[in-house]
Amino acid sequence: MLIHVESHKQDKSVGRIRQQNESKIIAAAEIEFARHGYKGASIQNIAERSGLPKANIHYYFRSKQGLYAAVLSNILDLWDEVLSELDPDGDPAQELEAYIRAKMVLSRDYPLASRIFGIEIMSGGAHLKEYFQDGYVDWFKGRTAVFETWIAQGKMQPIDPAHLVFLLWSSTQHYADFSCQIDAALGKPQAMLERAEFDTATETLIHIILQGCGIRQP
Amino acid sequence: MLIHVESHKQDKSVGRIRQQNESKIIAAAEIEFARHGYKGASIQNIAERSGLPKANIHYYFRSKQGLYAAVLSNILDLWDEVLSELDPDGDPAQELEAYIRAKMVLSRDYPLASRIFGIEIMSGGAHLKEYFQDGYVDWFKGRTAVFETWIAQGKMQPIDPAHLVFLLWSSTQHYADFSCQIDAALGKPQAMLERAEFDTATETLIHIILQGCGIRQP
DNA sequence: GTCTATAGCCCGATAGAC
DNA sequence: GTCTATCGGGCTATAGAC
Repeated sequence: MLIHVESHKQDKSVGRIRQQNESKIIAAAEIEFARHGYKGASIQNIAERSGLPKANIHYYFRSKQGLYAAVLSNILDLWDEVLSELDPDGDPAQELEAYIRAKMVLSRDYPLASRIFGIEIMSGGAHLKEYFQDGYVDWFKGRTAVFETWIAQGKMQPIDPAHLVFLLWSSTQHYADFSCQIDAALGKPQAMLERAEFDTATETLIHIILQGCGIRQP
Repeated sequence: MLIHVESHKQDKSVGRIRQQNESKIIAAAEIEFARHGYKGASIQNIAERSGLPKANIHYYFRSKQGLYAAVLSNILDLWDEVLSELDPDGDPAQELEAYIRAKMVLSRDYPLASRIFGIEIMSGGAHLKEYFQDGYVDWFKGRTAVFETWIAQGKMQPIDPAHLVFLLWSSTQHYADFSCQIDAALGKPQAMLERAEFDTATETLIHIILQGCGIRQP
């Protein structure tokens, strides 16, 4: 409403700065929330990391909760955007392989998103209560329905669809969430897994899961 | 040294109380650390939950770090104790199946341990630096060696052993770590997964992984 | 819109009476 | 060994000058 009164010039300029600052804050917040969880993260550190004064964070996002909600919302949007649904009429082998590849790319390119979500769930998911409301059961049924179709058509063995979905999630997210343990186990000097290692992981998962479901023969 | 001067009666009594209180504190700390991570947990809440005054926690454990180290150490001891190594001379199918069952029982019976460790790793594992020192690479090589033996003997397909181990870890721990998401997806009213659901999950994982490695035929 | 200054609270840790 | 009382510091959030 108020914005309508202001000139276009001001709108653009102000909007641009706002968007830039909000992005800076969100980027800094993702690092802090991924490192310390919701309660452990501090607005002070987020402010220092973003290069903005502490009070500006309260100006752009009403509160710590508001900032965290924005970060979580970004993560859910990213996943909805990137992960397309499996096509019941498609070839199971191709569909599953493409899904595993897409999830592994997400783990490689957006590890912070995966970790923030993971820590939130492990901590009890108190901030995702709404997200996990009744609609979630139906959404999940949509995820498993594809496999029931394929099983009914004899395209794969009668694997429990829900637990297959959990396996797809857990095995792929592991490479984002537990990367510091993986690095330690493989003796990588620091931080991120090499691209080649990620590719090996992807191919290994595709092999075991597809063959394990009887979709590909040995 | 000082203890030797005191009477046996005092020793026993004091030792018993100390052990009881330490157990109470550790139990309360596990709940708080699993819910808020290291930085987010507060000694105050741990004290209230344990029914002891705040200062006693500093008396029994020197500091917050000391208490957290004790909790983490308990978790690592539990896993060393329960998870026996795979026998290279044993039957791969039986050995792998037994391992998956053992890890799923741990996820079911000690979900807090799994979550505390998981949150610590996801947060960067700063408090496990020593644990992940050079010895860890060798320990991990010991884990993967069994599979290399089996592959050389033609008992299983040439699966990358390291990524197979990661799959075993991720798929089983998921049921402890992400239980609140699993409950939401399956429409369980609250908290813990039913025993029957856990059994279904275990059998599904055994089926997919063993068949996926070419250890069991379809 | 931006930023300084500060209120009010909870934190980890300790001193010291019992 | 136990527990109260308290210190110093960092926290979220806001008031108000610019």
